[in-house]
Amino acid sequence: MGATKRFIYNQSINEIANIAKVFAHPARVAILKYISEQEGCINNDLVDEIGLSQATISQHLSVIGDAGLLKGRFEGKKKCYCINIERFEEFQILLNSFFIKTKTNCC
Amino acid sequence: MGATKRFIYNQSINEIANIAKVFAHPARVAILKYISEQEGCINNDLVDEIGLSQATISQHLSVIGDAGLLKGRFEGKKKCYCINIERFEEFQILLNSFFIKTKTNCC
DNA sequence: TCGTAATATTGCAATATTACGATGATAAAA
DNA sequence: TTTTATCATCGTAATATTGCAATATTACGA
Repeated sequence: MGATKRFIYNQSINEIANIAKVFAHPARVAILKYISEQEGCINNDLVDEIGLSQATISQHLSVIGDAGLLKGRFEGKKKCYCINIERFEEFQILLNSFFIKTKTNCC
Repeated sequence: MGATKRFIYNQSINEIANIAKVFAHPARVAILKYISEQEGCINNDLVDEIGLSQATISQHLSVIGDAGLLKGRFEGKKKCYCINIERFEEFQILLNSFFIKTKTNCC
């Protein structure tokens, strides 16, 4: 009890939910917004900008990264993040098709 | 500690996160999909269809409903749900603009 | 090699979410 | 009136998420 029963849903439904989950925390939305506005980006900027601890920002970054939305490369000791546009667009399209399909079928 | 610090983000960021949260559970995605495919809908159909308990389905329905995505009316003892298309489209547009804005600013 | 800055990881406490049984309310059917 | 069906709510257990301090790791410059 308590855990999401992923196995009872089909793959495309789980996919939508997983995508949505990335955007379901304001810190992650703020991080994506901020990264998109910069030329690359470093963690410490985000700490100052957003106001969460470095550990917490790093954690959120890894959630975004695990979803495939980040390209990160080290420039010296700083890490420059960049949004993986291909993946980001994939998310956009998948979500949007869900909306369109749902609307079309609707009463 | 532990709770999301909503107050440190601006309104539009929280709005995106709140919208995403509705779709961030596969049961809610499945419910929306199913409702959209029916002429109205009742809870027990969803219980059979999805395979969660009636209480759990009802809980998810209220999350979707609190977000403003449902129009529900009773027909006798059955409750007929319908998606609130206006609100649903609003969500679609808000999410999509977030994607577009983020992409545009991106490196 | 040492010191330091940037980032990642770990461990833990606080809080939120998910799921379900039990209970209650309501309305049709018997 | 009693029964049955539908749905919401409450209480609670299991699990997940969030956030941070402490600690590691990594990479650079002196």
